[in-house]
Amino acid sequence: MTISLKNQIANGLRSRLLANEWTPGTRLKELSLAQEFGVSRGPIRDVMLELTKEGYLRMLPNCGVTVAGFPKSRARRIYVRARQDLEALALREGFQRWPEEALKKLQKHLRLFRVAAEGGDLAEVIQYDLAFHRHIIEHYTEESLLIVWLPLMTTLALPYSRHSNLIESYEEHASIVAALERGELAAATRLLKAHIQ
Amino acid sequence: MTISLKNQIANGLRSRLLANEWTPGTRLKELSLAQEFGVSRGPIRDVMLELTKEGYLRMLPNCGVTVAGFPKSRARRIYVRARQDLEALALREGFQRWPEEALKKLQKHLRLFRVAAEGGDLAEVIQYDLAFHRHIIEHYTEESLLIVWLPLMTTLALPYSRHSNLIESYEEHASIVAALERGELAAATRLLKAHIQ
DNA sequence: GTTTTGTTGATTGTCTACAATTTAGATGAC
DNA sequence: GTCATCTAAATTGTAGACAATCAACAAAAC
Repeated sequence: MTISLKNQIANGLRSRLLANEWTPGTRLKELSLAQEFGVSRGPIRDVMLELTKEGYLRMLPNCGVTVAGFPKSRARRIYVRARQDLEALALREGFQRWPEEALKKLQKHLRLFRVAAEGGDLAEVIQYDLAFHRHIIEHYTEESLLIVWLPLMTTLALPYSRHSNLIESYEEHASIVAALERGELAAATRLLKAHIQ
Repeated sequence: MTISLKNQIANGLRSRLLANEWTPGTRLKELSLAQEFGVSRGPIRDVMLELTKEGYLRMLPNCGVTVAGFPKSRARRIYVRARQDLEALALREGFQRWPEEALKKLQKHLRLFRVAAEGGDLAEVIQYDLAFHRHIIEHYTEESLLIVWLPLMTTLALPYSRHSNLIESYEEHASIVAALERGELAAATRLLKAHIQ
């Protein structure tokens, strides 16, 4: 079971975009990226389209794609509440159906998170933070919340860069998992909501 | 100034998908669509990816795309509130900055809406309904709300098919515009929120 | 000196061909 | 008769080439 080429490229770029590798407005050229990843322009075009739809990039016809900024949004409050409610729903319902499976997944991501946080690698921490929350969303299998959640997450990505102390961010995630381990689902949900700001 | 080939195809498919031309689960094949639109598979792939990211289709690696259903979602409440707040924000702010321009645009869409509603064409009504709300969102130019709003709109598309009386739907939109014409922005916002359910 | 126009280079859009994978049907074993 | 395995067709994924479009610069007209 291997992860598809396209997803590998997409994950790599997402992480680098969230870590502000390029300043907003920078133009990304298909050929350059294709050469960098050692593939043809086809898969790169696919990924560009995906990341555009997720809010990372802006695409203009015949003018290529540019890196989108994360301006402080007047809609932020709306987005935060939607994300809080969505993740709370996914955690509550997903955990009631498969508690042991959900816990194992989260614990696994938490371990990776800690290693990254202790290593001090911002891009890696961002990646595992994203993966942690994404797993909560994806674990709720009754319906796909991903389609709305993904662009929400991108738009709210700014605070990642605010975490001067990566360990602090890790501990917030750890306290959520700890509450789940004690079987306190309501407390875990409350912690999760408070964590999303 | 011509609309791009890709967007033409995307718009055509969006309309047909909202009008339930295919039952959920139906597999769409790239080659068939390419022949139908008289293009190669390249542009079709782009459009498939777009519509997948907007929530119209589901895509599985190496297994093609299938038409997504609109199951009654437990997250519906969350989505409805986010859409209400987003459109209310866009209407309020957008109307304060360019009241005359905003009004002209909405009136134009309302006229098209009425013609379609009187003609009784469901697919066309859906298209203009979508365009009406999209213009509210796009008129707020300080930031793009579209990236989050678009998937929200798709996920909430179900009630469109409930409008047994298309005129009824038209009149809800008309009352919003009427309030704006009287300069009652707060009332218009309230009507808009009530309209989104 | 400013504006317009033409040309060149670079980049994206599209097409065709080929490789990899999956699906469906047929064949065989139990 | 049912299940597993294999084979062939169909479909998606990828690559490379060509066409169309855009941006920048230079040259000429006013």
